[in-house]
Amino acid sequence: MGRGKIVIQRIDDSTSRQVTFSKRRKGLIKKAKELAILCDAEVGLIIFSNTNKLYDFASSSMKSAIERFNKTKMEEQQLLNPASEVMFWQSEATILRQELHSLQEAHRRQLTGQQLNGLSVKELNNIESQLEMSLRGIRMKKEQILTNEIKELTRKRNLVHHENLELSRKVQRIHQENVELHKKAYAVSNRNELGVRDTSDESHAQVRLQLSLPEQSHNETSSNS
Amino acid sequence: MGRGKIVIQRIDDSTSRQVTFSKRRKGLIKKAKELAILCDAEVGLIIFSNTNKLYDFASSSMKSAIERFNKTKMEEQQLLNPASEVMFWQSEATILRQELHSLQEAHRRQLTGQQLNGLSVKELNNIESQLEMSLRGIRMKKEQILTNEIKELTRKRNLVHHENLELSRKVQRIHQENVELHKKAYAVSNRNELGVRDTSDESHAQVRLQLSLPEQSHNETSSNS
DNA sequence: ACCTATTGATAAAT
DNA sequence: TATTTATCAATAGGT
Repeated sequence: MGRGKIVIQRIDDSTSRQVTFSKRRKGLIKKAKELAILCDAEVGLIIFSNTNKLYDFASSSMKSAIERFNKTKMEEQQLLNPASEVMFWQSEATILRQELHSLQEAHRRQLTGQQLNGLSVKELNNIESQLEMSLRGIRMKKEQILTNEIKELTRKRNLVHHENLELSRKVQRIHQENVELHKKAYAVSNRNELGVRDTSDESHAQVRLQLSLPEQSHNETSSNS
Repeated sequence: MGRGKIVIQRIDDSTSRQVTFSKRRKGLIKKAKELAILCDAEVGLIIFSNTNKLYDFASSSMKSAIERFNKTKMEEQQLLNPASEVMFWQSEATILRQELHSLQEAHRRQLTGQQLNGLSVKELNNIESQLEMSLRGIRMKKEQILTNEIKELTRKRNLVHHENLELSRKVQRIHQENVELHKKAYAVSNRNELGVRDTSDESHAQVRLQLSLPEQSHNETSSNS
């Protein structure tokens, strides 16, 4: 249909190619429309020129056409090869995941400096709670270790405290002996005119003060490591 | 182009419609092919008959055409309405996430009873590491609290230990006084025939034994809380 | 972008 | 569904 016949092969002349593209593209889209209307068909047509410009037509919507196409193709695939069904789903999931990832990346880049809005947080929470289950094991282990450390330290602290009390008792006991010896020494020195300094009151007071400290060690005071 | 002109509207007669569909579909696909070859264009054509049968043509592959279409449309959207860009990406992400989720669900159902294969774990790890970043804040806070508790307990333990040492020194000091008083008392009793029991060796040994305990409290022994 | 000779597509009949 | 054929539509090449 034209002044002369043409062979169907790439048109070398750039200008001719462009002209032919315009004419035929228009014709193709017109015929696609006509087919959709005349025959009650769903048609989707995508055309990219060699200059990367997009022209498209869809009788309902391209989204609908593509989804229906994918659905149909999937079903075909399923019927064709049910054994490799899993592999098919895997590859589909991988593709979707990649798209999802790039979308999230782009989104994140766009949100730079902006606060994370409620929707994103909500969506993340869903995945987060799923993953938290996985992470819980590790966290529990970690916490258990730390808790054990605390327990152990508490135990040692109590041990030391106990020793402290024992020593305090010993101090008292020795002090008691001291006092009694002192009395004897005093009685003897009185009889023999010997001058002995009485330190019992002072040392007794100091011991009582020290004994009370271990019980008060929960309070904040100066520290030494 | 035919024995008579026709108006472009749905063909009521089912048979005619089917016939026309066959002819025009063939013609449309032929012209799509020609356009792709002549003009070096990427063409994708999807046709669903009113009986839900799929016919399609793609110069390279439908996958390629659809992806290129989506990419181009996204870019157009971006240029068209940069203000609602974020919302666009969000809705796209939501759609993909839903698709991804349903795919994963289907996949999981198919894998019921089978072990989670390496790929799934690997894929989960990617998301997991992303979420770990979010969770890290909480975990760090928690650990910090526990660490502070440990530190505090350590501090108190040292405090008690220190007091313990102080008491030990006091025991020694008092013991020293005790010994000296004892010597005096002994000297006096010798001179005055008084019987005084000498307990210095025994008490001295006990004090030295108790003093060594605080330093050894790291070893595992019985506990009391 | 328009023109138009010519080819290609297809409606209707078989 | 395929073939035929008369007719119309699309378009190649020129302006």
